[in-house]
Amino acid sequence: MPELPEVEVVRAGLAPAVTGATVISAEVRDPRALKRHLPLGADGLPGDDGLGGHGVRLPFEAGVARAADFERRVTGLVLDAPRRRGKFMWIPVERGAGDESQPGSVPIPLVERGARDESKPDQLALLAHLGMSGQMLLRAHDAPDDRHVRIRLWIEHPAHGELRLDFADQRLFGSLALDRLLPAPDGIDLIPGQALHIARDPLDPAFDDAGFLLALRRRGVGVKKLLLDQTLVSGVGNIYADEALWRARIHPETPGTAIGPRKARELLSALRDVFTQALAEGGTSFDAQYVNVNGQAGYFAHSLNAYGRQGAPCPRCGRPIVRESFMNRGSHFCPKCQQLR
DNA sequence: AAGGCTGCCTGCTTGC
DNA sequence: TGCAAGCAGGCAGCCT
Repeated sequence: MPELPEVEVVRAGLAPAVTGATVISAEVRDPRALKRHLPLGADGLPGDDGLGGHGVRLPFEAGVARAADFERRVTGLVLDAPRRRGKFMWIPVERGAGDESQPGSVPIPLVERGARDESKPDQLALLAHLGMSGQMLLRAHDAPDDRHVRIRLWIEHPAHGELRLDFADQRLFGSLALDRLLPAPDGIDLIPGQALHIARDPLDPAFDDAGFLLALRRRGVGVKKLLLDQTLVSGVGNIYADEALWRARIHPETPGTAIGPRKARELLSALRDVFTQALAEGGTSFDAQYVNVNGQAGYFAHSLNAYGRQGAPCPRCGRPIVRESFMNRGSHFCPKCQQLR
């Protein structure tokens, strides 16, 4: 399942092929992959149709409207270099020449609602979240179909020619969207509105170590839960949370308040190590769920010490790794090395 | 306010 | 063999 290393591998893989490319046409095969896409309202401003958000089934008519809106507004856009925050990835876009001449096109809104500089056009981005099983696949324009392709973009790159950018997603927890870029809370850069609440990741040079350690040690809930909280630190999912906790020898249910400053720093360092190593090995693939933009698996699954290894010996002490149900998911840890005190 | 719970979804695995 | 239930889990919105 895509966490920081996997999303970063995909982002880096997309960069050379999409940067500078123009979207020739778009084809939404399943509007459920547009969960995060908010179509333009009757006033011509991006609004909320009040339908089909997270955890809500998208009504048929709303799906048709969203698909049409997305296809129309994405066509003609010129793609910039892909970026990432946590598990969110986006491609800033610009309107291509001649876009306005499209028959029947409604102008893309140029201003943000409220107190913004109304003379300055809004910057938009093609936002992607891979969810559990999302994939961004770069294919030759005439390549055979992959399974579960939900949205297809035909793009034309000045150097690489015509390509297909296919968003495939078996379980539909992921989605694409056209979103607006807004100043991040710390003012350092522009990020999509839907990712404004996402913290920086531990590999981000601007990550606030002190702030994170303070927040971690102030909260009474279990430390694994805190690691999974994307507003504290981003990019961590179930796999890397278990792996970082194993490396730092911390029981997943240890309250944040029970972690000393040294142990907390050790955990952050473990998180960075596991992310860095996984990134170098191309991410974690168990089955066909996670692949890079060429459909290839990563190798980090072979380097896992705790996740998915219940019953197998702990690489440190030899005691069998246990798996406990926690927050509707599995928690894997060594009962000897990671004791709850 | 912080924390807990729910639903979104498909395909594979397990159980009867 | 066939069907049903269970499981995998990120995220946002709701509730307490």
